[in-house]
Amino acid sequence: MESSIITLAPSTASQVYDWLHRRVLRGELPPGARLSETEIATEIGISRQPVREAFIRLGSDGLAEIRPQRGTYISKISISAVLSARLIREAVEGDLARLTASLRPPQALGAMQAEIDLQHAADSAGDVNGFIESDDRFHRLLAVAAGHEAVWTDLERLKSQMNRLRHMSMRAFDRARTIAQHQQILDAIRAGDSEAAETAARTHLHQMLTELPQMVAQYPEFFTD
Amino acid sequence: MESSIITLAPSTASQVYDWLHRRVLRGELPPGARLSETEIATEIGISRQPVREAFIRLGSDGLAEIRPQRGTYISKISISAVLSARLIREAVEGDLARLTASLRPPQALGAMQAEIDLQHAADSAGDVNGFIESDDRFHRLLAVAAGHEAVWTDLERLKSQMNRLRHMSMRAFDRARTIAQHQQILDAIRAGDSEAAETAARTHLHQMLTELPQMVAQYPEFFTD
DNA sequence: GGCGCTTTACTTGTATGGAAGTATGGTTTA
DNA sequence: TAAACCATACTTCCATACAAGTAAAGCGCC
Repeated sequence: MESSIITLAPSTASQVYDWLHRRVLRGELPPGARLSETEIATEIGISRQPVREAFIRLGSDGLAEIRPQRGTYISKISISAVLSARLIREAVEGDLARLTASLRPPQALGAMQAEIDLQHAADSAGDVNGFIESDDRFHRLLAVAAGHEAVWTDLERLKSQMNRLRHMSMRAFDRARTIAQHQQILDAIRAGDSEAAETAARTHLHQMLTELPQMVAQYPEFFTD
Repeated sequence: MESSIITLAPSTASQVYDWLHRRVLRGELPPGARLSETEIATEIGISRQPVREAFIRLGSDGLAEIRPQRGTYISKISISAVLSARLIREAVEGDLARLTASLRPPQALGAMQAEIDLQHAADSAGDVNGFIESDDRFHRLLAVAAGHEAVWTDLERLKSQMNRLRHMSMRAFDRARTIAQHQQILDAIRAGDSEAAETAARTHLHQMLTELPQMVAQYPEFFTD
């Protein structure tokens, strides 16, 4: 709110946290992987304390599990947590789509269309990371368009569990279907059809996890519950 | 999942965190209050390190704000965050009520009625803390009854912002209204009326914040946004 | 009187040493 | 052979010292 002018150098602990957080969400650190304070500390040439504090923050996010005197491990993907995230996002984003269809703010809708165009490009280029990042922005814009940008802050926490999964399962077919569904949502909103917008949003979020059973079967050691 | 048999003594840092967390939610540590690592550490006779780690976890919860080299403060209540929490809970618990009305699991519904009875008792006794705790359990039971207990884990984070507010504003009138609305929700579920159950749940959650403007006017220094 | 520098007393951030607990592999013992 | 014991090498946890930055009070100067 106030100090957006000056940018102070982020602390060592924050940098380590950001680094680990990004690697976990991208699947570079797979579920079950072991982390070591001393190992990471010596690797990047700092003391154990900042690394330890980064672990604590990862633990609060539910992305790491600290077992006292035993070790720290990347959390496995909780199936029930993923399903809960889906249920919550279906309910909330369904409401947001309905709201947006009755408001139809021109600027936000244009930004959403721009993201869909970006998704076409990222899909053709095979840029999975870029695609998922644009996907995130699209859903965030839905909250903005509904006049509840702050809602996205809370949904983002839920997305992290789902994103780990999507980095594993995102294939060409899914990307094409995702883009088509995004367009469906936006078209319904543009038409001012609240009912259709809610249904499209709910359908989209529900089908996002159709591959979950296959992923569990293929990589059982990455999941729990 | 596995080690529920043996209970290991919680670490010093966890105990400090639990203590602070509880005090913040109850309003004993008001928004804007200043925290000091050294002060708390010497007060309870430990070193700064565990206290510091408790601060970090409070920061992840959004309940404290750590300003580097300046100090740590209890977060003010973000109005937009509270409104977001309400929107999310309306959408999600509306769906949960609808689901429960179609399932009608007898055991869970009995437990919900028992909580309502407890709320009557706590109300008569003027036990505000006990009332709010029973209120929490009632809403948690709604998730359990719908077969999605894990959803409550996520909703609990959102509740913390709202609970700080409720500890400030909870008066006799609100408690009576709350109990009546809980009963409405449960009755609609028992009747198997999904539509009425969803409406009752949404109405209840929406009206939970009717006193927000008054609270902001009365204690402006506790709020932000 | 009022502006500006300096000192001083704070704050959190990082490094390091040791304490306590855990797991593993080798050794001893029956 | 097999089971119990023990040494050892880990892990996270806590305490302590110091570093780096902030803020405010005090003092000198104009």
